Amino acid sequence: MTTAARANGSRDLPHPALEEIRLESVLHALSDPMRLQVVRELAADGDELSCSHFDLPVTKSTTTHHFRVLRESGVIRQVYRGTAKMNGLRRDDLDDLFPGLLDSVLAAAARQADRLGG
Amino acid sequence: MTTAARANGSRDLPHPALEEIRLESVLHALSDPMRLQVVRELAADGDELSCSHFDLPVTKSTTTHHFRVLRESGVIRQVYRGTAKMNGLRRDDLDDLFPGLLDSVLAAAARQADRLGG
DNA sequence: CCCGTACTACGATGCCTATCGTACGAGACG
DNA sequence: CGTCTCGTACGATAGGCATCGTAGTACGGG
Repeated sequence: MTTAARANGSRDLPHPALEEIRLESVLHALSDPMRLQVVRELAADGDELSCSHFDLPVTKSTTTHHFRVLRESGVIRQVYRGTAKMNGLRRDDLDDLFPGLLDSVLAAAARQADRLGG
Repeated sequence: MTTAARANGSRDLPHPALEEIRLESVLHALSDPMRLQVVRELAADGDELSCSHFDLPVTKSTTTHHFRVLRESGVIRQVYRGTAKMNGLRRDDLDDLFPGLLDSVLAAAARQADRLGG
């Protein structure tokens, strides 16, 4: 066990390795409005954000579920920091696997938000 | 009723208008392996292909279902031509709504197929 | 050590969906 | 007309999933 792992009480979270990330899973993860919103905010911020930072119109249970889907599909990276769980986009890995995909989706989401939201 | 509509026995199929196409629905449609495969073949061919051209490892009922999901999400255009039902990518509409998105997904799919398929 | 905050785990529920089989409709062709 | 092919419609089924509520765990601070 690494020092880092011991430092957060061994509460490491399972992430798919780079080679395990599947395009279909990524697209499915991004096809949910809640999750797409989360990803957009993460991309806009550029840094790590805690789960509680997001004010989604669902319960915390459901929020936990969505973050898990995003993590298990390889879209985000999650790590505990104290009681908080920090979330960051796996932009480097995604860009490596699927160049331009994330940016296209983000641009498409922004466009649609502009078009629909006013 | 137009002449064209009468010519094919009024078997016109409902398609979403450009403004009705939703990014989430498009991503969801593309997140299924069967449907992604269909879209890849359509993009590779560049022209219209009949449903029966595709040799999917599912029954015809299921194939019909997948084509309907693709059509109703706005990814493909379907039109009857005799007994055959021709399918074509709505590349113009998608590129207009979400520039670069389709190409990114297709490139990502090709990359993954290369990586996994050998 | 106790408490509050942050997040999880688990079970329930209702909806969506991928799949199939069978029966049917529409056009082409002899 | 009869028949063949192509694709649809409908019902069934099984699994997935978004959602909730409640109860519980982990960590930090007084």
